[in-house]
Amino acid sequence: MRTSWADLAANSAAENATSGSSVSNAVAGTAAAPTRSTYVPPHLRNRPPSADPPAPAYTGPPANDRGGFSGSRWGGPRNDNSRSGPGYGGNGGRGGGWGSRSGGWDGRVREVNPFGEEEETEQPFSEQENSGINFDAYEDIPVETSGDNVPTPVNTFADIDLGDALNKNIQRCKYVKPTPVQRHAIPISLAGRDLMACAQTGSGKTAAFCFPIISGIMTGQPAQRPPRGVHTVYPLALILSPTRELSIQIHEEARKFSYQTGVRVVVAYGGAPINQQLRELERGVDILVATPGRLVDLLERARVSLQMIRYLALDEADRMLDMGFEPQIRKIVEQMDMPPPGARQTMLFSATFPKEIQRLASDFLAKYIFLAVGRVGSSTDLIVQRVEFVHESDKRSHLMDLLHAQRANGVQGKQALTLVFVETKKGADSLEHWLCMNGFPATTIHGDRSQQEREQALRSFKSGNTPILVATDVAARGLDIPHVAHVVNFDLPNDIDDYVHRIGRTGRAGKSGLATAFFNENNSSLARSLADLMQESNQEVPAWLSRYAARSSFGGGRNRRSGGGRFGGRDFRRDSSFSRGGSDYYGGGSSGGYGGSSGGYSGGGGYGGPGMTSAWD
DNA sequence: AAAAAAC
Repeated sequence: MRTSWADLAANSAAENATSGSSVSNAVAGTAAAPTRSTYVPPHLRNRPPSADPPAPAYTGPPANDRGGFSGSRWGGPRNDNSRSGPGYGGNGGRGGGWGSRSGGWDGRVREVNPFGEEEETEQPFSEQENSGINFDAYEDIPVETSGDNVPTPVNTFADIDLGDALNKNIQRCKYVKPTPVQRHAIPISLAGRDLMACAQTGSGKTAAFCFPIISGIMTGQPAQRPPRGVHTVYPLALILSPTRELSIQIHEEARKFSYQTGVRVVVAYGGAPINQQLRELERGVDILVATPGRLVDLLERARVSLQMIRYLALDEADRMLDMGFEPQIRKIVEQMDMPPPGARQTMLFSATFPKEIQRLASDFLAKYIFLAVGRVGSSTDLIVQRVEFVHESDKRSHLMDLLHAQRANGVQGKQALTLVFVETKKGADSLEHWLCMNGFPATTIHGDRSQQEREQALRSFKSGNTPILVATDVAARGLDIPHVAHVVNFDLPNDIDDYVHRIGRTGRAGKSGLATAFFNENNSSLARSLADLMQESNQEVPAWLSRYAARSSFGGGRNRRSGGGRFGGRDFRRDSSFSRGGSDYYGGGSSGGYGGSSGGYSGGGGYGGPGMTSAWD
């Protein structure tokens, strides 16, 4: 295989040179070759030597999604190859791509530049949050780690060897230095350790798990993907998220990070035609980003096998393991063909991590490290939280007042975006309608809308076309929408963690934001936890809310945050009630100090002191 | 009780 690599690379270079097109001059081999001469990018591995230049399998654009395929998509007898070859190219890569512009088959390996000048209604990438991360806001963020032999955090990307291709993408993303969660999580992942991480989205979480996965796939052993059903593909990494839009977003980011690395990222989610997704999968997949339902479908159809999975990442992990999702996740992780904990690397990320969920999650992990990074841009001074007492019947007019005031304030430049959360799908529709009737351009996103409508609504909101988005909790988590100036909790959620996620849609990347909540007697069960949370984040707590809180706390306050303080969670293994019996969770782990004499993470040597163990018991 | 997630 190695011998053909030079030819392939030369071929690729030649193709590249003669393509003369502005669409994309991406051929992965050229990027990776200088420093890693022995490295064969995944998409070129196991390529049948006789197969290039890859012949177009069909000559016209696809009929559309209804058709599926006629005949072989692959120029050659690929599956024959798989039996005798040094490795099955489950990850094809031989196919070409559909140029996004022309919609036509271009007949060669192409990678659309995700940073590129493709016609897009969105603003240039450089104007998005990534270039404008307010790093000052990241100073003095408390960090807590626990577990065995915690790897030393890094201070710069240069401190980590992620490889040239990845480093180039980091530059393209205009990332200057790693965020706190990245400083800690990336070395942990690169060391091969399992990880449970609490960190607000918008703090660079996606990159924190994508970088090590991409790097690991590039530098790891070439995959020997086993032969199986003709159509089965074998991703090496799986990233699960609880909503379709979040999966789409993760996919978009991961594509930027993996540009010209040869690592292929594919997304699969429900509500969209499956044929197109199958087509993408068959072109090869190293990293699969998916929502659970569609993935189960693909697994049951045997179109995807998880037996080659080396990396598993759950985004919004606490949501993924709550009552509605847990059975599906267990099915995917435990009852299909995924390698067990220890045989794969597992990373769980969320901004909130209730103890009960941590206990469930520990089934998926082996000797993991717990990492908590103080909240960035949420529940901090960066978001001004207001709570107003508004009777149910007054909510609409009160919202109107807010919107009018906002309009009067005259936000210069970019139209300020307002995200309004409601409890129900019907409520979302009716509020949207009412807003539109009253002269406020609004749209809505919720689970009763078609996927097309959902994505359209999000686009329209992001672009400022409809600067008001009425949403259910589908939009509460993870979505990175730049320029959301105001989050209105028209209906408060019942769970304080949901509140944390919702208001986290503003104040992204260290910028400031405003969150207004409409509170009334229906929300009394939330009073205590809301008051506590606001207090913790130095917000002004109205006296009437404190009175509500005092009243409702007699009931016990099931809703109270146990972690408290600066984190979305605390390692449940440190809670004595969980550690009785077997101490198999931790065998003399270390405790990274925050505010302790270890000097935080600056020295890097502050971890691993066995003396700290007793502090847990 | 609602929301989300496959067809």
